[in-house]
Amino acid sequence: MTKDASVTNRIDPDSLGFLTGDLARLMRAAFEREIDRGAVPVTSAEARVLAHMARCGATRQNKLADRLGVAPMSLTGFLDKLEQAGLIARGTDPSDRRAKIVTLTPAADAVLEQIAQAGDRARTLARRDISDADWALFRDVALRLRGNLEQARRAAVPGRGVPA
Amino acid sequence: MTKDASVTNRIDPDSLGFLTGDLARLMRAAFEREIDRGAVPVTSAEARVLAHMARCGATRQNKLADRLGVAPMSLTGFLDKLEQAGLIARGTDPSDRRAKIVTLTPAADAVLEQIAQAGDRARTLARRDISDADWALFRDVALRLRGNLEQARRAAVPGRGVPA
DNA sequence: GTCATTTAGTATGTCGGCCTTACTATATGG
DNA sequence: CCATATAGTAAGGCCGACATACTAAATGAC
Repeated sequence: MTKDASVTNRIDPDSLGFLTGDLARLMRAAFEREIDRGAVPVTSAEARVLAHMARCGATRQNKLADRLGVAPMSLTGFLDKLEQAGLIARGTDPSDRRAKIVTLTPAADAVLEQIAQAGDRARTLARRDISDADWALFRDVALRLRGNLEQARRAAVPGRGVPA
Repeated sequence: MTKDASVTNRIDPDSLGFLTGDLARLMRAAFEREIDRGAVPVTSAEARVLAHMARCGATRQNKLADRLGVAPMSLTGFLDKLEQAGLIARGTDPSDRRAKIVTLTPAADAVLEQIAQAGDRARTLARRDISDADWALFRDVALRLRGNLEQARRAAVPGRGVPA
């Protein structure tokens, strides 16, 4: 077997890194097609912000950024647009005047329902011919992979644990 | 139960769309940390192009773009950089002077090995405490999800199947 | 009480990953 | 022969992220 053959056989275009990238890119495209069809006025990342806010209620921005795993500035950009669309509101934190509390507005209810429906349709496309049992195990492993990767990310961030 | 409670309980920040986005974002970050550590001279998307080329050998650009699921112009950008880095070469297709055949250069061997090693390390972080059996089923379901989504994408592209 | 240090949020600039439109050169088929 | 389609690309743009540096506010050691 030549060296060339051994090198090219070793790399796997379906390894975890590439496979998760494919899944995300294709799921996002499917979701965006459904968002367009339903005229939902948010992007997929903005939808994710709203989904997390719906789950955790009124929250400080820094906590929400941490929960989403993005830099505070990234969240600020998303919130600017969502505030402009009338879907969230920012208020001051009486216990710390630097901090801001973000909340969903009543207008967000309808959009959240649209997002949920778009997600349902995209997931239905993806899940075709996959049993409930396989699906449950897939989700379980995916959640554990995410947890492991989230831990690795926190360990890699400067200023955490051992001083930089 | 109030209406507000029912709406916010319905949306799931861990539904497939958001979950795959999280996995991709975190895997990409882990892979990029390993690429940086190993001084690998490519981005994650460029690595993916090389991985697919390694698998399918000398190929026309339009076929490679199709295999990667990106627009021809997107692939052109990646190939420009890889060519500039000396990792791929473009040649003419004698059977069609419009078409170009892309091949890996000998210099790509070492980079492919580095990419494979970076991917191994990232995957090891992610897989911690996940059994071989669970892993195998996860991969199987992920590949099927990708296949389903790829089919849905092809069906949605204008000019395919039923005329637009 | 003072002040060095830290933190919350943001302005600005940048990068990577993609896309669309429009173009030239070439191929195809009626 | 020529209308139509295709391969690859130039140009411009969008989205999702980040880093640095800044202001305002909080904290804690002394």
